[in-house]
Amino acid sequence: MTKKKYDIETLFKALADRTRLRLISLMGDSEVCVCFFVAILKTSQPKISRHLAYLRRAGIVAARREGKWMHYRLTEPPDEHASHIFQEVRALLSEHPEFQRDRETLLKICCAPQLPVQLRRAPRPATLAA
Amino acid sequence: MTKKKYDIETLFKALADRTRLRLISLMGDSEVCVCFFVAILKTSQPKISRHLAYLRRAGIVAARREGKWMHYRLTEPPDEHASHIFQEVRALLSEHPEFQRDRETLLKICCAPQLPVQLRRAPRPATLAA
DNA sequence: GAATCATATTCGTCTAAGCACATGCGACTT
DNA sequence: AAGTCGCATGTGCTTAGACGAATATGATTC
Repeated sequence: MTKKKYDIETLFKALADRTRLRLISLMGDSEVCVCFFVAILKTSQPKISRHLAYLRRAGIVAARREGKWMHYRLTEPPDEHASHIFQEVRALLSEHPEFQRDRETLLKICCAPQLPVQLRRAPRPATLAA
Repeated sequence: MTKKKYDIETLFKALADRTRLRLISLMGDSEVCVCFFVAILKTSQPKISRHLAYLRRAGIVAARREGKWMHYRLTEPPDEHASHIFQEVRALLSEHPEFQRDRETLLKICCAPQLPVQLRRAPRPATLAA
């Protein structure tokens, strides 16, 4: 069901930032906890948080709370055309070397026998943890 | 041949503006003269000109001079992934109602027996004129 | 209930970029 | 060569948004 007014422009604005593209790429496979973003992108937590908020306002991510932790995942934008483009973008990010590296880092971190000190008790990404 | 550094980010920045999306949509089929953009989008000539310059810097349009007139056309961005996305965007714009209207206006104007006063001697878009 | 942890938000600053208005430039016309 | 036409660019103003640093919030733990 295509919802109310959603401008493709909104989607492209959301995609027009490298940090946000990296976040999107990391969420490709699964729901990811904020603390992983911070660890992998090696940037400040407020910065990550703001960009996630931006993506949420743009209607392409959703959040779920689990105790102190917040998990973010990709969602379909509420417009048929935007949704199609977004699918393409996700596919391309997954092939793009620059973003692949982040995903490999994510895999390496959360599939390791034990998480690094920072992330002692952090909940691992959903699909990857299984 | 994929050229030097081209960031997908650059492409998305170029797409993150409604006026630019409308311009891209109008160039979908053919090379279009600046004066048509001005007539169809009903906005100031400097504004159009600036957005075209932006698109040129982003590597997705090229210009050709013909006497006093400038013709703009879409080009493939110099990156494989960006190019693919751009194709998708073009396809979607061509289906999107908001942008279809502009294209219909373009058709109506330049296929009419004679051009409006403003555009007396303007060269009609390439493919459409044939 | 106080401390702590994970995340969100506020504040101040800086830069990119949008716009309207005016002007500049190159090419044609006469 | 002077004027005009089509387009580009400079100026000044305004706003969105990116950032770091500090602080607030909400949930857990002790």
